[in-house]
Formats: sequence, C-alpha cells, structure tokens
Amino acid sequence: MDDIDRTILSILQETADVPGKVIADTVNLSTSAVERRISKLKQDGVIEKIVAVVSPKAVDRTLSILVELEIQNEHRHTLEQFQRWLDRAPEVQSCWYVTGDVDFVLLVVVRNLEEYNAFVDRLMNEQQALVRKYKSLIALKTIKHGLELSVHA
Amino acid sequence: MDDIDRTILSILQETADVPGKVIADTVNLSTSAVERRISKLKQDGVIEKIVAVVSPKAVDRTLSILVELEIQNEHRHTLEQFQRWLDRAPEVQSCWYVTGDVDFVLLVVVRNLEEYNAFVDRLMNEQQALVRKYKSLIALKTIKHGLELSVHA
DNA sequence: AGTGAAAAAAAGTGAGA
DNA sequence: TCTCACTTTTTTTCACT
Repeated sequence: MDDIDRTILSILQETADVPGKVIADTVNLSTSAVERRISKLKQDGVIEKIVAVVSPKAVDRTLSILVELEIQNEHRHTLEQFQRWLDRAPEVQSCWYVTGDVDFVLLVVVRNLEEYNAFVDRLMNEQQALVRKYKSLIALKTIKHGLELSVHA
Repeated sequence: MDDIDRTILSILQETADVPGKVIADTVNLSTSAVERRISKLKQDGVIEKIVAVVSPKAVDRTLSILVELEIQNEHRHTLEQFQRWLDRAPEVQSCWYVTGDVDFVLLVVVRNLEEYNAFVDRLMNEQQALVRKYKSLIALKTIKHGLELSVHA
C-alpha cells in the first residue's frame, strides 16, 4: 500500500460515492488504474466495506448514552456469551471491553429515555448474574462521531 | 419515508456498494424505482453520506482508548473552542459531551501507547487551562464498532 | 409512484509500454 | 503498473400506466 492508496483511502473514507474519474484526477492517474487499486484495497480487506451513514435524526435515534458496566468477578468466564448478547442488541452501536474499574463501555443509541430504560431493563433481566453495576453517561451533545482513521504511514 | 425506504436503508447501512438491481430484487421493485428512492434519501439527508470503512489493522490504528475528561468549572464558557480542537484532532474518532461528573468522553484511536501519550501531552499542553482531570479506559477488545442504526419506525 | 426501454455514465478488461 | 481503447455493467432519464 503506497502513498497513492492512502490518498484514495482518505478520499473514500469521507465520501465513497464519487466516480473513479474524480479520484483519478486528484491523484493524477487513469480511471482504470484507480478502479484497479480500489478493487485491490477491497480484496485485501483494507477497505472492509462501503456503507451508507444514516442520519440519526431522520430515523429518530437521537439519544446517545455511554454505559459503563462492571461485571461480577465470579462470572468472568461467561463473558463470551455476554459479548454475543451485546453484539446482537440493536441499540448497542459500539462496545468495548476496557481496563480499569469499569469492564465494558457501551454506546447505546435509542429514540428516547423510555427506550433506553427498556434496554437497561432487558440487560438487567437477561444478564442479571453478570452485571454488578452500571452507570449511564447521557450525551448532551455529540461533538463528533465517525469511523475515519488517519491513514498516513 | 415508508417501509420500503427503511428496508433499503438497512441494506445500504450494511453494504452500499451493491447494484440497484440487487436491492430492486429484494424489495420487489424496478431498478429505476429503487435508484430514485436512493437519490431522494440522499437529497433529503436521510443518507448523510456513503463512506468506505477502513480496517484499523490495515492502517495500523489498533489501539482504541476511551478518555473521560473533567473540565475546570471556570472555563465552561470556553467550551466552543475546545470542541473545535477536538473536532480537528485526527486521533479523536468520536466525542460526546455528557452528563455526570465526567464532562467529555473521547474515543481516541491510535497506533500505540506512545502515540496516545503524545496525544495526551498535546491535549494537556494546548488545553491545560480547561482540563482538570482525565482518565483513560484502554480498550482490550472492541466487541463491536459501527454507525448502524435500527431503522424501523 | 411505478414500469420498461433507451441513453448516458461508470466500472472492468486486456494489449502494449 | 500504468495508459488507452474497448466491453460490460450500472445508473439515469423519459414516455407511459
């Protein structure tokens, strides 16, 4: 992966629905060369996928909450099934297993507090043996939210 | 926005680089109808953008850290410029202003601890008057990370 | 709004440098 | 691995239901 690929990646990370011709012009290459590079980047898994970013407002999911979870120590061996539970929960947009006194941090995106409450109820019901404690950090403002990575070597 | 649009959205949220024909077949509509719907969804801002998701491994950004920041109370009126600072920082992938004893939560994605340390140094240097305290939650594992929203009414 | 066909645009392929 | 010319696929447009 050379410098041109990185330039292509940083363009595609911002907007991927541009014709190859446009990219070709900015990197001074022919369209086919650019298309061939993009195919290879997909092939090699450098580009994992191309996705549509949907407006949270438009589908009424404007409430973001970071949830810090502490897990019962006795259940540390059952974490796998809990991770699957999280992975399947549609309200959970992101989720990390972290160091420190907190064990998991979840980013939960829902319609409103009622829906959040329902989510927490479900969590505490279906995973009551596991979760020792939780803390909700309600996002008053999302300053920035995306998946862009700095791509330079 | 009807049910068909929502189906289209949920497909596009997963993978947006499929021909309209494929979507047309799954929603039982002609290609032109589907393309017209997609154009309108973009036009109306329901689809904010189409982006490439880049593999963190492939570009060597495998260290994710959640940073909790507490802000000096005296500087609450200067938050705007701090938000701009965060927005411009390439290491900061996401950032929320939250309720509770913590004020901001940042998702910082970097190459390694050295790079993270450099980031924190820069933060503390350039925003020393603002930041009272910070806490790093290092992600040992990213269970799930994306921008997908449940799209149903 | 939708369909289906024609036109336009974009992406993919292969020979030669 | 690039470019250039060519083919195939996809998207857009348009007349009509």
